[in-house]
Amino acid sequence: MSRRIPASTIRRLSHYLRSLEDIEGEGRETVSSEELADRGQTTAAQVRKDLSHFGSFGKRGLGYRVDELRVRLLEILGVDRVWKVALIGAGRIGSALFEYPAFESRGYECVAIVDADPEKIGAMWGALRIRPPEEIESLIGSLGIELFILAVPAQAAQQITDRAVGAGIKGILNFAPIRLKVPSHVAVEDVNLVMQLEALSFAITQRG
Amino acid sequence: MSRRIPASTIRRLSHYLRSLEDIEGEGRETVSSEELADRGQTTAAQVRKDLSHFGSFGKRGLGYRVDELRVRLLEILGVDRVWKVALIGAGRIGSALFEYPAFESRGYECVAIVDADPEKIGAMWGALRIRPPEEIESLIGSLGIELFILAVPAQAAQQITDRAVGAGIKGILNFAPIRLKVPSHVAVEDVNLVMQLEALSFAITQRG
DNA sequence: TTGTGTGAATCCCTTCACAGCG
DNA sequence: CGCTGTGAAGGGATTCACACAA
Repeated sequence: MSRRIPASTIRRLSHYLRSLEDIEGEGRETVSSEELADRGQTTAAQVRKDLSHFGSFGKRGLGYRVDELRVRLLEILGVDRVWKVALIGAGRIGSALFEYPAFESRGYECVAIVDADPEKIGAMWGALRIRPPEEIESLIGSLGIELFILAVPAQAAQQITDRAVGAGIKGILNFAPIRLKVPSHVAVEDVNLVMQLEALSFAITQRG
Repeated sequence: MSRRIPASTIRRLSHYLRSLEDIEGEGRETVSSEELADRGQTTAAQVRKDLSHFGSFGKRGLGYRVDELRVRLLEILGVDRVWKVALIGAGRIGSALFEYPAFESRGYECVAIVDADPEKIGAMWGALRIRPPEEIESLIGSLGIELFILAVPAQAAQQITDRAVGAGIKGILNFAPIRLKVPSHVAVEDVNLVMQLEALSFAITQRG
């Protein structure tokens, strides 16, 4: 249970979890580090090392029990429970995310939608009414919101973040193309599609 | 122009480019590695090391000329020209991406939209008509498409990828939650929002 | 004097190799 | 015998520190 787990390890743990779900769907009961590695574009030693940071779940000579390891990974990643999420920004990105089925399948539940556009405030998305930004603090407090999905223009992002942090938000999935300033106890993940496109054009350009 | 540039360096180069655009907007003419570092959550030594892989653009005692370095970064990242992009999948994600202004600002031009849904085929999005999947090869050939934005269900993704690769596609921005199999000369970037949410819940869970 | 460019040192992640348990 | 768990080795990225150019 040591601290300081690198981000690359966490990404791999997510992969292992998805692989385990596939394997379980195939009716298998055990799996080796080697098979997990094959499905995740890594090595057997890496799988064992990754898991060893959190305990020893395998049986020597046998491998890992699929259901057992899956449950442990859910716990480790913190997705063995429901996370209350607010969607900030009811534009096109927000709309796409709102209906993204993968979120709910991992226990991320959208309980509030906020937008600054007077024409959108009050409209219903499914069972949720779009709220104005002034209500951010009260929504976080009354609904127990821990995560923000921030899909607003760059110039509004920091201000909203400051208010969310003040109201006790714990993590932000940030779609705005700026680096949010937050205290160290708040987690931020940036989604930056332009950067990923640039990684593609770089890779293609470099090899001629 | 050495080979083997790590992905982390490329991400930082993208940051530097955005910072330079901001700085240029402020009317500044030169910038130091230290200021670039402050804006990008890294260190001055890292900035200099990153840039040194591609040449020496700075002046000792003075710093970097903003416009000069910006142009060099555009070249390095391969965004000093227009990239023809096809959007595969006209669902919610596709719709959000289609209107995402940041793409065009970096020279990524969507020249084709493809969807398998008979109800969508033939519909117009802006000036583009939605095409059926059968036309993938001919669209790539006739329009000079180099990049795919792949926003289709997981079970369709590999098959479409195989056909695109056969028709000469060079890079894929993949939203499907599977690991695409492609030959080594094709670049793939995965967008995986569930994984990023899991990184958030992990970070929050681990610090109690 | 200032701030780059870069070898050297350091740090951290990955891989190796094998002891040891089932 | 098979496969995990792990200390040790290896490799690659970051940081340091300073020579040197403007």
